[in-house]
Amino acid sequence: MKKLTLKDVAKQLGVSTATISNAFNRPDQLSANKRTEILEACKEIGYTGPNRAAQILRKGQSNIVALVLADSLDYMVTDPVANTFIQGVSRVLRENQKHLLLYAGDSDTITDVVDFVDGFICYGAPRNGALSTQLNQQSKPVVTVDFNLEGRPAINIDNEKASYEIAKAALRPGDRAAILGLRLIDSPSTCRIYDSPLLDAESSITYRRLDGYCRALKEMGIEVATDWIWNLPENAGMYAVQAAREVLQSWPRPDVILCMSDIIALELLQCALTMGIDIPGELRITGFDGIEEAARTRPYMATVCQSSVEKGMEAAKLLLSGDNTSMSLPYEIKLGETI
Amino acid sequence: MKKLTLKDVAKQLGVSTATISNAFNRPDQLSANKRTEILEACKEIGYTGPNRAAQILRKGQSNIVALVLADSLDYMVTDPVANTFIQGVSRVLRENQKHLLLYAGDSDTITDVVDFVDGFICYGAPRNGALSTQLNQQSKPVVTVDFNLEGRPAINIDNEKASYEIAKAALRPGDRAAILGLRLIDSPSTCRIYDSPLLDAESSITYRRLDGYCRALKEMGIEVATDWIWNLPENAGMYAVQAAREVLQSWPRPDVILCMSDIIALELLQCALTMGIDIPGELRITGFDGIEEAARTRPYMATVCQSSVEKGMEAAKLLLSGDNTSMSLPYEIKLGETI
DNA sequence: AACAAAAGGTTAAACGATTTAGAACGCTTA
DNA sequence: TAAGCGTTCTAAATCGTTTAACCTTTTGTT
Repeated sequence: MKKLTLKDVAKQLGVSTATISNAFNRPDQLSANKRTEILEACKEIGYTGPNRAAQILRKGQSNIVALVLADSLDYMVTDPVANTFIQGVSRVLRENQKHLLLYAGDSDTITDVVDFVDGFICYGAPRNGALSTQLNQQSKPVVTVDFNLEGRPAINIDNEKASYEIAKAALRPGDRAAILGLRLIDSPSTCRIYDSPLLDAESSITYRRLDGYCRALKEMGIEVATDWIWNLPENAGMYAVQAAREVLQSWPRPDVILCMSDIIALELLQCALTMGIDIPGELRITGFDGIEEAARTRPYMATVCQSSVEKGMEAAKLLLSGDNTSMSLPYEIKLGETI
Repeated sequence: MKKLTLKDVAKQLGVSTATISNAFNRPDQLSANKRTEILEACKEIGYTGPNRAAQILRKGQSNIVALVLADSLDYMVTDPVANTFIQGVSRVLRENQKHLLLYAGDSDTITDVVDFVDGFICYGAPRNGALSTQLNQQSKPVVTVDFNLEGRPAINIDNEKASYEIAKAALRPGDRAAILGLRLIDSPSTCRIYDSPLLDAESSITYRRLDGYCRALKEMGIEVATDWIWNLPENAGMYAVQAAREVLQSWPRPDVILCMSDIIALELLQCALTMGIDIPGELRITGFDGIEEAARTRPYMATVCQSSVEKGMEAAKLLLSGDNTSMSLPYEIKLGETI
């Protein structure tokens, strides 16, 4: 009871394998009659169509798109931002009969998939730096989101501008300000930056956000000291709690804390409220992303809203179109009640 | 500048293609010397290893596992239970150098992937019923989670028993009880069941939960009327809100509401609190799943805790082991403050 | 010394399709 | 009649590996 192959079918129907193949793939290459005749015969004898594995080899096309997520999948899948992004990607891929391979950005290499996937969507700078290089050196299409890879199309919002704007809205003259940042330096735990060397400052969106904050701070005449900048290795509650405690216990306490994500801002808010700090009276907080939960807190969070679903959809569309032009998506500053 | 093939390399090194192949795949088939010599030469001339697409065809193995999620990916990815499940799966797959293909359970067919994936993990009964049949008819390994497919190994908790226990803990003699159920009948929107025909009652876990509730209700001498059972088409907040409003506005109001998921229970709680109903004084609520958020509410939710991560990990392990034995995982009844 | 077994390699046939070049056919046109 | 053309189909090369079967040489055993 072996599986039928094109050859078997051809023999049974008394035609060449090419004709069967054409019946399935290139209707213009044979008469309509013959085609329906063949397809019906196939259905009858239980041949469901050309073997995909063989097609992949021969055609050099698999209809599989790899979605490279910045961190380990363990972290990413629970992050609501990444989550809705995946949603957007999957929607467009499905509409186009493509498949989605989830790939961890902390993997060692892409050589084990590059031969068979049709392209890559890369969400955030891969934690394993070598991956970026490899992605860029191979020839299949790549679309990057929330970071840049030389010569490859990118989907982004204007992070510098957005950060500048939200910071500007939150700051008052004479403020002490702190920043809770994300992936700015290479450290496995939450800590202040001080003089640590910066991590791929060119391509990272968190650096664009830092740039925006700093521009606003400078304009307000507020000094930016690196010991007032914290760094979180991942966008996860666990690290955020730690950072929140530290910054809130530091003395003198800042008047404003700019957070590079809502996840961070929410934990900070929670922590501050528990400590009995009045928001925004004694402390102002800003987030980033506009996740749903940020709209449900009391007081509700000041943040930069961006549509992750749309990002995902646009990324997928861009990859499938084969276009090479980057794209800047709109965002919205939501003043909220925390500033 | 074409890509190097095994043949090219063989010619350049003056050995047969088989030897190169063996150097990469079967170290025991050639001397250690020759092997390192070959591998080094490969690195030098830039051959990164056998082409994966060709391997897939030839070996009939791709290292890709399809994760079939019950619903459209759009819904699933945001559900925290599904989410952590994916996390568990991905963790084990990565440890074993396997890849994860995300597949929507409302897809039309699996013929477009069955030829190249190594197996399927099926999470929940596919929304498109034909998929189950197709999955069962093909010969690659399948592991089911939270539903059953004849002859295939399944990973589950004892849903009937767990539901019985939590219901038993929540009920008092003489109670009026309502049930907010999930995917019991085929309806696109939230509604009561009445006499609607049941949906694949055999394989669905939500039927096991219903069985458990009913057993507890009967033991307490409480009548179970189908117009006190609501059905939600998906485990999503949107539908839950609707059901919550309806059931809370019905008269006489139930004393206990048994919810088949925490998502439902949380929306119900929220809704009840907004209406000024005292929990658990005027109304008792139970959930199911034990998602993190259920532990953070005030009062915190009575629910059945099960570890989705573990489910995912076990499912992946089971698939990779090739074993054919089903598995029942532990759960824990958490009494909470809502009963 | 004779022979069996192991070690190290090679050859060539799969794996299951796609696709180019061209054959066979029927028809029109000069 | 021969040439020209469009249609429909076939033969054969190709995609890049893996692996069963086979052939030498070396090693081990008695």
